Amino acid sequence: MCVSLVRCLTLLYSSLQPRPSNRPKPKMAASPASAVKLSVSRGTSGARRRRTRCRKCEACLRTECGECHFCKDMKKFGGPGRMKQSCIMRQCIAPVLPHTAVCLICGEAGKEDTVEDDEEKFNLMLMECSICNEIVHPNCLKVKDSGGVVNDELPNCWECPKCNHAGKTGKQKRGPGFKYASNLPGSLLKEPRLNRDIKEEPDPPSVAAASVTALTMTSAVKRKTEREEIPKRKDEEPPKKRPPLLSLDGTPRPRLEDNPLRKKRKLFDTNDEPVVVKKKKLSKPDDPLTSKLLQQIKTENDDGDDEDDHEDREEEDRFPLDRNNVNEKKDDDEAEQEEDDEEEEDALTKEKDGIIEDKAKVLLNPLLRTLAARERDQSSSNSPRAGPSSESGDGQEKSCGQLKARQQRRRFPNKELSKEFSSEDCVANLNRRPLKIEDSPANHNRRPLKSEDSFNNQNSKTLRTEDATTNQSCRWPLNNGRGDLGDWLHHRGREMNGTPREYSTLGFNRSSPITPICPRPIPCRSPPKCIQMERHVIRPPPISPPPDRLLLNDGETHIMRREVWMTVFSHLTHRDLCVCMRVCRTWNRWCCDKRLWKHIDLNRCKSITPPMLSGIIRRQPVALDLSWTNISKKQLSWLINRLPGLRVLLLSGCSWVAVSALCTSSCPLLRTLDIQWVEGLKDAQMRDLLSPPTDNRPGQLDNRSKLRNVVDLRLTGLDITDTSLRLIIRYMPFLSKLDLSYCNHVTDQSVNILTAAGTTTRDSLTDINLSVCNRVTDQSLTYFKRCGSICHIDLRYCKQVSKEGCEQFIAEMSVSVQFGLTEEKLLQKLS
DNA sequence: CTCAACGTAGTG
DNA sequence: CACTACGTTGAG
Ligand SMILES: [Zn+2]
Ligand SMILES: [Zn+2]
Ligand SMILES: [Zn+2]
Ligand SMILES: [Zn+2]
Repeated sequence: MCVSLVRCLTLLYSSLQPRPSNRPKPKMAASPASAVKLSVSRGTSGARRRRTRCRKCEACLRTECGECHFCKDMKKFGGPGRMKQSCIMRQCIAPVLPHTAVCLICGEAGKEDTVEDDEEKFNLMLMECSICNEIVHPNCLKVKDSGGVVNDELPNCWECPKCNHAGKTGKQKRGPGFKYASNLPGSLLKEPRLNRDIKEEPDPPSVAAASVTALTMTSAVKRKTEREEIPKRKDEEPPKKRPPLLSLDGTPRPRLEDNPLRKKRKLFDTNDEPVVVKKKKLSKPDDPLTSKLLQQIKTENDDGDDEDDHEDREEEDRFPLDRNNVNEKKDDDEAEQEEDDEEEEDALTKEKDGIIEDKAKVLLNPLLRTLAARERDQSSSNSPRAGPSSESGDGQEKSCGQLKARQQRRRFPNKELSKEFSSEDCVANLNRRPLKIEDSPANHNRRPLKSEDSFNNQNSKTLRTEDATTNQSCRWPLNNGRGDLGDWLHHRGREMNGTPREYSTLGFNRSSPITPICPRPIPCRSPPKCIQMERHVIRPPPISPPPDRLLLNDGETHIMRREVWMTVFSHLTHRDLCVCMRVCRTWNRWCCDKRLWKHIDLNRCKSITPPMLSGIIRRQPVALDLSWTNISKKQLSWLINRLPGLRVLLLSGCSWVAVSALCTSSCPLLRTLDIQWVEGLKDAQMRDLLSPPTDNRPGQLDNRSKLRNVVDLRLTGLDITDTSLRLIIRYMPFLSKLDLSYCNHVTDQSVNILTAAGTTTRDSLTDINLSVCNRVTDQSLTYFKRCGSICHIDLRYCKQVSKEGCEQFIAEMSVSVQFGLTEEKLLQKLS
């Protein structure tokens, strides 16, 4: 109290002080009144300590991007320095209590480092109540009664037993340490409500409480009900069976929100939905969700809650941040860290525990059992860490008890999710889309669209079966993003089986002009709602290095070292990797290796959920295929801003609204951009996309486009004219591959522009695709003779291009370079 | 002390 | 509600 009083006084005092009159604007941020308010609001419980960056997470370790909204404001980047906000790319994922924080009761700092046992650690660490703001050692609380509800979203954050009992929701207050979307630059969040696309998501009700996230107890009645239900289900059936959770919600509609991740992250949830689980209750048996913490941390008694706890475990992840740190500090229990990954994976694969296991066995029989057994043990012990992945449950699952837990966990949230993910939907989507043309690099040339679709369909169907059995999606909700990815992968997984097809997808999707007349593909925009991603917190990957060897039950380590395993894993499809991730913590950890996820393919994934997004972020892919998805602008902005290393981005068939995220978010290393068949993308939009940021600030003249490093640009099916081509030439000096197939406005003049003297494209162009461009004639071929590096000219299905013209081109070029006709009107340089 | 940036008052 | 601005806290 004293402290708070002092603070109030301080505030008052300061507010009364005359202000420096520097500010350009007379606005007063803090008026005396406001100061008072502040103190009052905090009054009951004392002021909340401001959190500070952890300095360890991926975000904290980054350098300032220099391009985001806040960076631009910084003086060092030429801005006025008024906003004083952290670079968006560096927004800490796990803000910690200040080092100076001490226990309100004993006055001492956190002492978790002094013990090894997780439970002990928990009792000795400082926990900040998101409701009353008090910071205490759980051990110092007299009443250990019911225990508090741990918020895994934030390190050292819970709802203390007092508040918990009092039934306070704490909703009103925003949880500590979280920035709301409002803190982010508008560009990130805004979605222009333009046309059609917009609707993607009904705005979610504000999520008022970030802090709430998990509350088990929270006031929300809904949640409670849900919870109750959930537990039952869990108990009753193994995850698989559950029918789509939808029923539970009562809301049949598939919301994005539903995604598995949700549990943990309320952030995303917009609606009231019962996100329930973010937090883990420590000791309440009631909650089905009770988080892992209980088990792991078990501050109090695990006993009663076991079942619930298990479910909750998934949550471990959330908590994880702290845990991880702890672990790191320690020796690192391999297992714990691994959990994170596992969790994610779980999300992907969870549901099917049984199935998964089987699969895993199939894949790797020999080792599994032992390993699995072993790891389970390990994992169980570790629990308290806060893993980056929220899915938490996975790791724990390993142990026997955990297994149960998994099953239980899975259930709840997912209902909706399951639907969304259901393969059915996917299939439906696929069918709708007429054209998609992705070819594998090999196909480069074109392959009939249909084939792919059918392919996908098949896959999805297969998947479906699984789902039906397992209801994966349902469970997943809890999982972290990875889980999401997993789900999606599972669905379409079959596709990949065995083959690295993904790569192909990413590789070149050159559209194939199979049917010259093809109508523009209809993008399938699913109705999904977006989620408020801003609030989504992504847990950083475990800091400690992954274990080098598998620990066997007998205490020995497996002969194969990690790198050897990695070689094996590198031959698996993403789907199978997700399966493997469920085997044990170690595998979980290994399978999440970035090297295995350089390319993430969500092509045609019906709905992109927040969990998926976070799963993507965690894997930091180099290539990302979001073609034909209904991703929203907000989501894409969020992603791009967190994928600084992204080099390949495929957005075919997405809406312009979504694609416009590229106008505001920078993707410095982007080399390949696929925006084929983007509805509404015309010259004006191309201008927005290519034009350098209009920077009003003096001194920061940057005439370079954000897309200046693009080498491979795919514009199939866009209604763009020479106006856009001029911009492309101007702003993409390294452009090597350009796909303008199905661009009806492209003419010989366009080619003339592209190959004109003085343009960089003239010499940088190696591949040009003008197939099905009916206005292009033999004249264009003469222009191409000016290109110094041209290797591949695709003029197939160009009605006005003659075979003779091509032959003449070959003849004339033969002096310097040998060209051949790979196919009719398809000129290829012969090496 | 300086620098970063948290969290919210205030604005439109 | 989205967004700006800024006092103030926290790290070093
Ligand atoms: Zn920045
Ligand atoms: Zn951090
Ligand atoms: Zn204490
Ligand atoms: Zn409290």
